[in-house]
Amino acid sequence: MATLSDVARRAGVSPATASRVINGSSKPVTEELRERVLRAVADLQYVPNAHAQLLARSHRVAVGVIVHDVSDPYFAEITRGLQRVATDQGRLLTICNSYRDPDRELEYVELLRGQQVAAIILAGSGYHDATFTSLLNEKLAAYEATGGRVAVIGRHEHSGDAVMPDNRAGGRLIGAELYELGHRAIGVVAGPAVLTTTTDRLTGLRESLAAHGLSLPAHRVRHAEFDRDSGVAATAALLDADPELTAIVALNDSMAIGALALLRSRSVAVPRQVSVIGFDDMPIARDVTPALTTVRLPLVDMGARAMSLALDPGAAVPRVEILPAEVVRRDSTGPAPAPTTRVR
Amino acid sequence: MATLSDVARRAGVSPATASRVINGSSKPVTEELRERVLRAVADLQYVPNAHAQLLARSHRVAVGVIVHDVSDPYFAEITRGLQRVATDQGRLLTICNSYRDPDRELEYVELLRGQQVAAIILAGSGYHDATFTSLLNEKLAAYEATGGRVAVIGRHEHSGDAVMPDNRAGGRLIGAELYELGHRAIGVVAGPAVLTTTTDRLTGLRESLAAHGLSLPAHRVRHAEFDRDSGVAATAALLDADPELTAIVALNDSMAIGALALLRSRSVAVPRQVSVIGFDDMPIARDVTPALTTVRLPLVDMGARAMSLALDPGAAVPRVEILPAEVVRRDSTGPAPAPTTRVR
DNA sequence: AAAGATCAGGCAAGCGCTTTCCTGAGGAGC
DNA sequence: GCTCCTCAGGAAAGCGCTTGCCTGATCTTT
Repeated sequence: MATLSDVARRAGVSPATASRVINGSSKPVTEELRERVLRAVADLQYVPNAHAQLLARSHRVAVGVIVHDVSDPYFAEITRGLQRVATDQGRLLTICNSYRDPDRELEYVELLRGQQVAAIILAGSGYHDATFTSLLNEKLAAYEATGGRVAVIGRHEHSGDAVMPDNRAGGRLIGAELYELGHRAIGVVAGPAVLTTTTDRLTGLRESLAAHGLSLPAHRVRHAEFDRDSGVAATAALLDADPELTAIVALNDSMAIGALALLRSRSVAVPRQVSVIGFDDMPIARDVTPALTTVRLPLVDMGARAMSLALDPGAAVPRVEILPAEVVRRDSTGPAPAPTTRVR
Repeated sequence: MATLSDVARRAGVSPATASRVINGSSKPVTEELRERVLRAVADLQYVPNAHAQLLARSHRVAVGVIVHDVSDPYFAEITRGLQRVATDQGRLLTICNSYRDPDRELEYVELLRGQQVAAIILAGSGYHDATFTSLLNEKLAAYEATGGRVAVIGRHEHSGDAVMPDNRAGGRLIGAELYELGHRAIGVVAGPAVLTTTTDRLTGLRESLAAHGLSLPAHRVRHAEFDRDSGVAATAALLDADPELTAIVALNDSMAIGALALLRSRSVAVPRQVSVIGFDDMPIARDVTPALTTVRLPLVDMGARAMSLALDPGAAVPRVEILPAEVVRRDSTGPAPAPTTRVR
């Protein structure tokens, strides 16, 4: 690999001069030398060693983000927002997939710290796990102590800049919506109980049902992974245990799509017999049949804001931006059926 | 940020010794010193500077991949395969989104070179663009000359290790399938004409139609971006110009989903009036309605193999693995309608 | 008991680059 | 014609780490 000194030698100048023309330093260099250096760079196909540069300037430029899984549309959208702002500001984004493994999350914080990133963004859900949380906070604190910036998306115990989708309000919207449509027997296909995202959404839902005197018994809530196939299984279990249900709430769209698939396979008409409502409004939601009613979260915007917070020199007090959720009505929800038309 | 010397000083040893215990060097260190160092590491929350390490050892460990867009399910799947093998081998994966911009692709090659990656994987489609191609090859050659490994997915002019989905055979399968079903008036919703993926699939389709004496006139092929909304627009244009069509071939699933959406909005029954067939078999294909008939490509496997090739010390001759395509029959295709039931 | 072997630990060079500070040459001013 | 200033270019230190080589101490051998 050609080095700076190779370039300098070939151009007949010192490495200092070569460095200056290559990086467009403010220090003036004669046109002639400049050209000789540029020619040498081209001849040698020289590319600066990024690590050496990073070491020499002590000025961190990259930013790291830890997500559960970028190929999950939820995170794909958030990442798009992060990426946009990062690129605008000439920052490199390193993406780490934790695959919902808390240990891996911790490892990645260290890794990013070692990479000398300027900021770390935590985009996944928080965990209900005190040991993990305190370990994470310790590591983040150590990072922040050395001037690193941290921003989180969603509820984490970390006290600092944060972007918070209003999951709880979203849950409430779902409850209100279904109540209005006359649903009284509601089943919930929930994500892992250990995630704050799950519990927040569930809490909101419970609140609004309670406001109407309805309760949500534990057997009508099934926890599973936040993916399509788990949605299928959980919906099946729910329906088998409780054929009276007239509405299924899935706590994310992937699971809702699973619910739709299961209902179709059992020839249950949606929304005539059972209504289905999702959460997140990922792009595909409008293309399934029936098109999915869901709660929209401004995912791209959440990413963009988190990155802005992370790159903005920290304010004295933590900044918390709460982003609203809203119902998007499509075709998978309808009035609760009259008793005679109920499933079975 | 705490440095190695800080740790060494606190432990009362030389940096050399500290380095040795931290990295588990083969050189023996007394138990007592080892413990002192480890304690200092913990006290200081020391994390080695990855860039300094990389500079000191000259041993590259990261791998870079350039894709069009990870949030596109096609690349998400491929990336999953890449990631799996990379992780198994203890490699870090840097993902770069070119967003189908050739210039950005070139930049990323340089960037990855500067990052000292051990290998570069090109996962996007090739371009029909001689200038770009030769520029790219030049850059890749320069990289390979310094010991870097390169593997490509799909057809590129690069002569080296490659994983090739059999796009052309896939195109032929589509032609055969539709012909069997009696379709004679076929429209194609194609991707950008500049991508080899598009032209290969189209070539295969043309071949099999030609084998049955059918031709595919230019006005029945609409080129657009490889995404859902472009699929909507292209399908609309196709149908407006040619209401006789009984089948729509979309050259990827995103566009096929767009086609389905448009047909639904026009109340055209699929597959009774018009059949739709896609390409790629992304996960969502089975969940749209009607479930999408498509050509399956082993995406995850393609990624895994490409990474294996890239990490395997190069063979003397380029290795090319061709992965087969296969038709997945679902509900969006059916027999061509009798003339009377045709659209309009 | 003396000489050689063995071994833990430290010294220092060097990875490729940036940047401060210095030098020497040319130009301006008297 | 001499001094002083200006300015382009180079020398060298240093970013944080690894590792080959050397040293001094302890152990083995006859």
